[in-house]
Amino acid sequence: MVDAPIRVRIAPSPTGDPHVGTAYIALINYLFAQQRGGQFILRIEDTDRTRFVESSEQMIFDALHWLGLHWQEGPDVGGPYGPYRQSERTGIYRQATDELLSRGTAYKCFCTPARLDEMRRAQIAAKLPPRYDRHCRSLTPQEVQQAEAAGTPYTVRMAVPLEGATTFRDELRGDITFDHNNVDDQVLMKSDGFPTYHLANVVDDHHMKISDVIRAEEWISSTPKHVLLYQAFGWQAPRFWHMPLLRNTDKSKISKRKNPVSLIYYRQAGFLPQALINFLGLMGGGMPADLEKFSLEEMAANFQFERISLGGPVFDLEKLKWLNGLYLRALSPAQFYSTIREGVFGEDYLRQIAPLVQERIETLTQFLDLADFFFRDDIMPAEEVFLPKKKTLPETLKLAGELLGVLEAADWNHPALEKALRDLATTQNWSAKEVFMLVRAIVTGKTASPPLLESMVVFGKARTLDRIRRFLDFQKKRPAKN
RNA sequence: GGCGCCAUCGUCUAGCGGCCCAGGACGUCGCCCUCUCAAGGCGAAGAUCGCGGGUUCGAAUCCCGCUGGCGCUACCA
Repeated sequence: MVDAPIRVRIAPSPTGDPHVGTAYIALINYLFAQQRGGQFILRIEDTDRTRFVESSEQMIFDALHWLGLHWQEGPDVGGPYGPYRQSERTGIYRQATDELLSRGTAYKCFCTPARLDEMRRAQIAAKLPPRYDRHCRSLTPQEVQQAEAAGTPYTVRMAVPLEGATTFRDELRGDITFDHNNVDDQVLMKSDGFPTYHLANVVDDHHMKISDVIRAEEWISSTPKHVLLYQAFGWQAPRFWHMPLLRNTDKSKISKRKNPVSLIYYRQAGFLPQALINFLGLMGGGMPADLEKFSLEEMAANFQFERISLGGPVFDLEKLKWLNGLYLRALSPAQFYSTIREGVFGEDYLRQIAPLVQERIETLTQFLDLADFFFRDDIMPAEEVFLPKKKTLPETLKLAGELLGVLEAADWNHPALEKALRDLATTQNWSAKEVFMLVRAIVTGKTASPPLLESMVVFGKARTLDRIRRFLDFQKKRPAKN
């Protein structure tokens, strides 16, 4: 293992927009591979078909490439250890599961979701840690056969040793120990035949010869399960490096509720990839303290893993903006022009906006009077604009809060958006008209605009959500009048 | 609740036993430059190094306890 070639990987799930946390971990993995002459691999972890989003995978590829992070092996470029999409590897997991089953380090569990639910509730009520009670672990072979013959759906769980403890080394923190009492009999294979993260991850990392697992801190508590799995298979475990989690201003794990986390947002909002990647490089230390502005190449040359600081860094937009300004000013006039031309006034973008205003203007220069909100950053409606006549301010802000979740969950096209907004109106007892007007105010800053839904589709989900978030934020901080 | 991780200015961080009554950057404020605004230059405010005990001639730095924050606690990753 010591002299095994360096191979690292990033393993995002295609469940929505590419996440800034994914970019952060990708960056660290990329730097690691660069510095040690290793391979950087991209693997798509699409085993959760309930959260799967079709368009997500391509967006992940695009966003990472936009940032300049390129991989040597992956679903799009191939490689010797493919396929690199977990949904195409189910046979491998099936085989791995059978092996565990035959070794007795895993067992079939026929418990219904209802029973598990009830069990958990009882445990919580009794102030016990919610954990699987290992009911099916003691099933006799005949009982298992019977249940199977009856066609009872089952999951496969890992048989965690009843005693002892597992210690593993985190390369950034040292040894970490978990008592087996505190390790749950994790589900490895779901009843739909797809593996859970834990199984797929360990199996793939082994088969893909991953030498170092560099991932976010949230995985520390499941690492003992992974180590136990490597042992159950008789495999050598990789090294583990757990990076600190990016945080919201309130120190909680960075979330779309409180921050723009979509890489699509940063691109559309006019951030340069060099600035974002530079900023990410500032998070959690790693670079010499006297360097503030640096390129990806400079990071590869100077980043030191021993310098990483473990406190979760707050993702502070203010500093990102400052950095972005630095990069913008460093552009030559020609570069700046083409950057603006493509980034703000992109051909495709203008082409979509034009028809929305065409029938509403009398001279060409009125174009911006109507379409300004597509290009501006500082849209913030006044109370006279966003507050419906028959609603109070608190009622309105509450609805705006709901808006965030509703639109987050919606598919970004006209019919889906219309339905989402109308449904929201119904459930909240608002008129559709009032809801549409509120959204119009937040998105466009005005009471009169090009058609709202079409505009939102063109404007994009990431920026629309950001506008709502900023609106909410602004209203919350605004001193209450009266 | 249980388990685990973490803890230096509002934020990102430097510091790895004496050079620190803690340095840099963002943000904030002031001054200069200037037709304006930025940018740029200069300067200021801002951290009893979470708290309490040790160890040591000496601790932000090592140890212990506490507190706090965060994460995990799903047939999500």
